[in-house]
Amino acid sequence: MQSTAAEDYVKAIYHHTEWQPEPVTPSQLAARLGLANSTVTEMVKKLAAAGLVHHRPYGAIELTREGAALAVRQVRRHRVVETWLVERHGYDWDEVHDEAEILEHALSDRLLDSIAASLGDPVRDPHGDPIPARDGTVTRPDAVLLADAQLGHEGAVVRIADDDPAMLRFLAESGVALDAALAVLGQKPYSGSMQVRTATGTVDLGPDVAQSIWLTA
Amino acid sequence: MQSTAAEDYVKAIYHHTEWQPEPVTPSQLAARLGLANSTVTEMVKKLAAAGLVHHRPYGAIELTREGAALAVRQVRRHRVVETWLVERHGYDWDEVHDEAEILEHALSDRLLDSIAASLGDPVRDPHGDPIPARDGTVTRPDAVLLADAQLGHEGAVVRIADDDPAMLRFLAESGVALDAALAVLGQKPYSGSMQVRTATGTVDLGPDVAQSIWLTA
DNA sequence: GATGAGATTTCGGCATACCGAAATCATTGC
DNA sequence: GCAATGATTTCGGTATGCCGAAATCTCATC
Ligand SMILES: [Mn+2]
Ligand SMILES: [Mn+2]
Ligand SMILES: [Mn+2]
Ligand SMILES: [Mn+2]
Repeated sequence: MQSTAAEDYVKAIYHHTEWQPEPVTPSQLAARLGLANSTVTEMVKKLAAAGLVHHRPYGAIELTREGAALAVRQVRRHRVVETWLVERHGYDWDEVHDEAEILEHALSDRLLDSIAASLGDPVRDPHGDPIPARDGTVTRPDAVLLADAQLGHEGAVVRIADDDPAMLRFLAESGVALDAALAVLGQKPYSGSMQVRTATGTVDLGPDVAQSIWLTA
Repeated sequence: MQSTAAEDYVKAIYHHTEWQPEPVTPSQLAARLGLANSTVTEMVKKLAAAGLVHHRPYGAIELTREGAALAVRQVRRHRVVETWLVERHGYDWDEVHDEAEILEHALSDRLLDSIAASLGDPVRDPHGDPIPARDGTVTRPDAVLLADAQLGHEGAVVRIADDDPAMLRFLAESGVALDAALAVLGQKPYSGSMQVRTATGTVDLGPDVAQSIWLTA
């Protein structure tokens, strides 16, 4: 069991617990992978048989040690490719995901490591996500979710969730980029939206966006 | 019909007529692709239904205009990738084939063209095979097969068939590389092997090898 | 402790791409 | 002309990964 499908499943499972640790359900996986629930149930059964996940029927889905290792390897590949596309081929940060999603399955370890080395073995991708090292080590920066930040909090952007290309384009235009300095000016109580100061002005960010940006503590 | 399987089939069909024009049979395709004859028959039927090949039962297999265009595109991708691996990632010319065979299906046109541009839009791959241009134009150099060369013929190596990695390694060690100057010293009548002078000495090359090397006229 | 809503799983089915064995065809030698 | 040979095709079958509909389970609520 080492198919591209298996690689994508363990990556999706890993993704779910990367920034906030909660167990994944089949329907969440199905939504993320764009598949029917029944498909996920069946595949999870196969992954369990292959020793990549723990799963009792109706229970949570969790990676085994082996599954986590495969996921980390795959996350490394994905993020190295994204970084390479931006750094060397002029892609914008909202354009890299789909290409990386395919390429991550097609590169040998040798080639991937050569690409990573040519980039100076980067430790984070264009969205601020940590790139696992060759040996599987992951160093996650301390970060505060913008939605949870205190009023008056000032910090640099450490990470932006890369799920929504349109949001990434909007943020780039609004002066919110990796390492940009932000300050939390205010929260509108019942709207859930936040007023934020950037280098160039102030923006109102809705709750979805506030759930997608992490700042230094 | 645009699967990686279809891409490999049209490429294999194209390959057969690239350096000497003879029609392909299902068994030859099966041998080259490492598949059963029956598999090839079935797939050729599907390719014909998709308009990529002409084929009457028991007849020859030929690419349609559309099939040839797909094949040329695929050949370009394969050879650009091979060149990139050698030029930028330290692969030897006998190591690139398998990696390119997979990668050729996973790169977008945008990325492939960016890679080609970063290499200066090369016109030949590490084995001397012509790299089709973005628009499908192919420029094949004039060349004489070593096996057909006159006694006393002198020329530079223009192309070496890349099918056999072991042979490529042997040739590299024998001083036969792209652009190396060779002279045909003699032919041993009934053995079919040829005596050839390289920059560093003389070598005896068997009939298989003599069928794999092309020289300037 | 029963009930019902919502999630999960099971089940029958489909598409692609492969295989080996059996049937069929084309051609060559007689 | 006819048979035998070797290539080609047909046929039944497999593996993977997907789907929708139906059955089943869990858990919160009463
Ligand atoms: Mn993927
Ligand atoms: Mn990313
Ligand atoms: Mn291929
Ligand atoms: Mn080549």
